[in-house]
Amino acid sequence: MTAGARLEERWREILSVHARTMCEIDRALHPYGLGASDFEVLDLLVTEGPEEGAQCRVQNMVGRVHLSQSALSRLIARLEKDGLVERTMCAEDRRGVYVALTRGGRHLHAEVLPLQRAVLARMLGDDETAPDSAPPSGPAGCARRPM
Amino acid sequence: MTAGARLEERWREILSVHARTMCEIDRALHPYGLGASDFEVLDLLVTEGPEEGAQCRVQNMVGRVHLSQSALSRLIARLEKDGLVERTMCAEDRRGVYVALTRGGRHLHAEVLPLQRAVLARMLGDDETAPDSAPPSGPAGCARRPM
DNA sequence: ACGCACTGGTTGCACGGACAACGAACGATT
DNA sequence: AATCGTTCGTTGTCCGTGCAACCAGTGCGT
Repeated sequence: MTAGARLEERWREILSVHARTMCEIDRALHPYGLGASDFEVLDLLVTEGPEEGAQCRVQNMVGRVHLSQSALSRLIARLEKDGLVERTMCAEDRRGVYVALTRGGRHLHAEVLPLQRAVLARMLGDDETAPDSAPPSGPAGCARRPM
Repeated sequence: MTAGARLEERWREILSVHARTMCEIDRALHPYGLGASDFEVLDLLVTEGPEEGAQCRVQNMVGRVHLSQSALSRLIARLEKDGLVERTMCAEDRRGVYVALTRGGRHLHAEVLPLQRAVLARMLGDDETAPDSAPPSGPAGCARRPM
């Protein structure tokens, strides 16, 4: 048994879990007009910026989400358009941008958080119960279950 | 400590590993004109279809890669354009399509396989060595290291 | 004070992927 | 044999993402 084969196997597993879970999150959040990345950003803002003055600068967020700077920029623009966050320019560094949740954003996050957690629990919640019951329904990815 | 928080943590970890590894594979294979998905398909064809008559039908592949049917169709078209695979229609079921590696495709796969394995070993090769040395350089994702 | 290298964020562009709609072919039913 | 429902694969279309290029702004050196 090659060491490479074991790695390959682990990699396939990661790929599988990632695809399935990601897709389920997307599906669960879609009715709210959110994607997985959107939630990731919202969640970051909630957990990171409860302090008043400590508004997140885009710069700080880039390292914490799995998105390029440009993608994050557009995503924030989208969220702002939907009234979930607000962009304010910061005085100390006038090329920086502060991003803060609006009341609506915070509310929506609170609303969908349980759903995301439920998906997480369902998809990677230690499937000691039934190793091949629901989640591992085939090694497949996302596209299997039509929306 | 919430159970949800533990799940969240696991999820972040998966997200992180996935993004980093995926990106590295892309980077490693890019010089050969391949992406991670392309390799996944090539690899599937190599490991799945060494038998002569047992050519893969697209249908069978869909479940094994993390791609939608349409994406797979286009991807195969791309690979065919590059001369790595060949599409032949099968006689028993005339709406089915057989996909087979060409000699060049097999060769290219053999050529890049070590690279992919190396990335895997580097990224998720049990980082017992240094938990926060290279891979976990920040919780960041892919976009951190410009191409 | 002036330039200079650099950082922070946005935009142009192209690409890959998902969903939906489509045409072709199969299988069953009548 | 003709029809209906279903499956297989491709194609139209939209959207999110990454890279590269771009301005605005900062801090340093001289």
